[in-house]
Amino acid sequence: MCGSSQGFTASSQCTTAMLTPESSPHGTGVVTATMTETQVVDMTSWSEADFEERCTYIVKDQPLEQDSESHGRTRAERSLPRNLALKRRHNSTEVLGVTSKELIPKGTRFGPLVGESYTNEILKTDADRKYFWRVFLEGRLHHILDGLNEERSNWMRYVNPACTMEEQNLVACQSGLDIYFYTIKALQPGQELLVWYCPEFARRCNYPPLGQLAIDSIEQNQAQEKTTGKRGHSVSEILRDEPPRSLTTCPSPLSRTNLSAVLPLCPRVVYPIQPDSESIHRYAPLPPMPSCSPPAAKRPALSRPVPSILHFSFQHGQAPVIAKPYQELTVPDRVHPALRHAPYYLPHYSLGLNSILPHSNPFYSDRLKPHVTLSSHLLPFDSYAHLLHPLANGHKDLTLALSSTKQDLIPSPTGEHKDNKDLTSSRTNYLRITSGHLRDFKHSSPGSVHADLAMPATSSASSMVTSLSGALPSLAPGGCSPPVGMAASLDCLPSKPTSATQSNTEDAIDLRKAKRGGHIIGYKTLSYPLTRQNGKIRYECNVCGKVFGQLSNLKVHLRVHSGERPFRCQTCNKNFTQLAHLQKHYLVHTGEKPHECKVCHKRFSSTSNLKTHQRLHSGERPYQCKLCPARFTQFVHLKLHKRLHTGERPHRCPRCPCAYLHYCSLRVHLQGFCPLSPSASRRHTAEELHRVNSEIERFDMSEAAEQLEAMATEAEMDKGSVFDLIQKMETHTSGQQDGAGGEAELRVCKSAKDCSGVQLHHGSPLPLHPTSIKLESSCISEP
DNA sequence: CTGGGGATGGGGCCC
DNA sequence: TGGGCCCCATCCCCA
Repeated sequence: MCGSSQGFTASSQCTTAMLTPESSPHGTGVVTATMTETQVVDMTSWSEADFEERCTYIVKDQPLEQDSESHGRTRAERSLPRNLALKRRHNSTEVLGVTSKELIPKGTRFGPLVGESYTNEILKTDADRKYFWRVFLEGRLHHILDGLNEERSNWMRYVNPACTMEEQNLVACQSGLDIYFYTIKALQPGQELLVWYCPEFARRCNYPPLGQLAIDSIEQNQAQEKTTGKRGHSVSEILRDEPPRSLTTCPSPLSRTNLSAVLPLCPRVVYPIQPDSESIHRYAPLPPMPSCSPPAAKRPALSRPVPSILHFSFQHGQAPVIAKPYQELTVPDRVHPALRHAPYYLPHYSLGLNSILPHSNPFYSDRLKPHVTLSSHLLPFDSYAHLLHPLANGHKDLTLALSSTKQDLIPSPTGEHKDNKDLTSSRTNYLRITSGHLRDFKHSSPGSVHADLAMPATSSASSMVTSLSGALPSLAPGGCSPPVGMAASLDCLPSKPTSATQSNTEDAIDLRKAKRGGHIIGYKTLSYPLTRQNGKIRYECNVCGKVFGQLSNLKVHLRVHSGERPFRCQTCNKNFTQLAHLQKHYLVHTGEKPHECKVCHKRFSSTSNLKTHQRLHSGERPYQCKLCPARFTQFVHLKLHKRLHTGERPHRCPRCPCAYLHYCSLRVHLQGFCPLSPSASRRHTAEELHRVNSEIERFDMSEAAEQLEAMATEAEMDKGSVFDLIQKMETHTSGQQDGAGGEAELRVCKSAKDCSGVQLHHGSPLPLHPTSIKLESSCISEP
């Protein structure tokens, strides 16, 4: 969406996402996008926090290399992650958009957005606002992040806006002071990245729902065309008191003034018309500000008028609109209809501030107002035109150039790149750069700094480290936004740049991010669901649902399901899932017993056995029978002991001879599993009932039943929970046959949050609470 | 039947 | 990320 050629139109109904900058002390713009798509997981309702918490793939920018090794590419181009490619105009270096080189999973985060940071004090009157992103802090505009300058921004500026909800695959979210793009769909190889704001982001900007905007825009335009034959609105109309109907639908009432707030800062809306270059780069007569004006864009395409391929009939009294003849065919399908006619997505016209200033924003109301021009606000949209153009003209052989490290990727006509594995050098450069940035931007975004720290020494293709916004404290105001008197230069670079530069861009596609101790971890191409809990990433086994705190644990665990036993004993050919197990096993052959009892000096091969043994000396007998004073040092002994207590099942089934120690077991039995119940016999075969009842009995004997009963007592276990239990049992028992030693069991989890109370656990013993004393509720005879 | 020990599996945590 | 270490739990065997 930040693509140089595209912009978001406030009315484009694209995705529901809208761009709203959240303020970040240092001028990093954060864009949040809402997802409109619903795949397996509906992310449309996700908040920015949800994205931050739940999206776990992280793709960082490619580390920036030395200027001498930039191969003529702009900083923005060089920052492109290697799993992305730039779509260029045929026979031109002009960037039209960003595409994916490979499959990029849903929930991947790109960013943060890098750009120059402006405060209202230093904003030029006629600044090109094509790539403006507003960053808010506590509901107020904090600064503007400008991606106009390709040498001061990153690749995200090239991302085009989505024009329909269907095509949207990215949402822009503000996280902390940064703007990130999250994939809400899996990106297929070659697919273009198309972004839009998330609703939350939009709300901050007082944007109406994007979809609503677009719909209204369409309707309005259609109606208008019917009545007046005129398409779109004139600028004057827009500036007048009556805001376009689409804008009036904004959740929060949009006055004519805040109408301007909506339009101008929608980055990269389809805007074919370029503003008068002469009218820009004029500083607003604001209080003396450090000149942080971005250097002239390297690519003239950014500022030069771009032939419009869109049909925009804008009228403006100031800057002449260079609207090209309407060419129906030139309008890509991906351009949302709303954008084709929406008058709001005007090119950069110099407008009175009144029309475009986000008056709702205190920052604008007083300072920017007199200097802001609509054109600049809308500039982002103009950039879209150049992207559309080639497409419209059927240029299919777009050159894809990948940003890369210095030696890494060299733009080639074929779009291929020389894959240079040596990222170390680039990394070094990156670090050097970042260190400089760190010096200059002590207040740069935490994420950036974080990224530096977390960056792995080597950037293997499959791993990368990313910074997580929020990991570090918020920057002090002005961190990136040059404080007054601060020279405008690199110092003005927002933290984003550092992030981009420092971030180790790799093939992020399958990479998974992980966080450890607040630091970001690398991520891999694993297709396991990731969640976050208390800020920590949890890796969930997609087979059994077990959750792990570390990816390595999950990977080891997966061997349980795959049956993989990569560690083989060369002596007896026994295979093990873990090397440590093999090593322990090998002691069997060597006879080594490294663990010695300090009391009797008896030696053991394992610590656990030693510990068990030591209970003999300490007298500790943690496993206590609930029905008698018997205590045991080992749980297995207690289990055997249970058998001695027969006839201790107070909860008897009125229909059949089944009896249980726990009431909850009886209830489970009675609700569908009593062999003498007509309903049960209709629903289950005798074999199934026998198996299930065996499991119920087994469960009844376990501590799990004890715990469940305790839970039921506390929470008055209702029928629903019992049904859940039954359901689980039914599902579980019907879904898998008990293998050898693989009896399904009812497992009670400590936390209902963890496993919803009770679940069948297949193949492993009941998870007993690590209580020092384990009480045996009762004993039953073995079935 | 109880009690002790061996061997193994699995997971957490740290580096 | 993977190795190493530790811990817990279980099954089995045997006295």
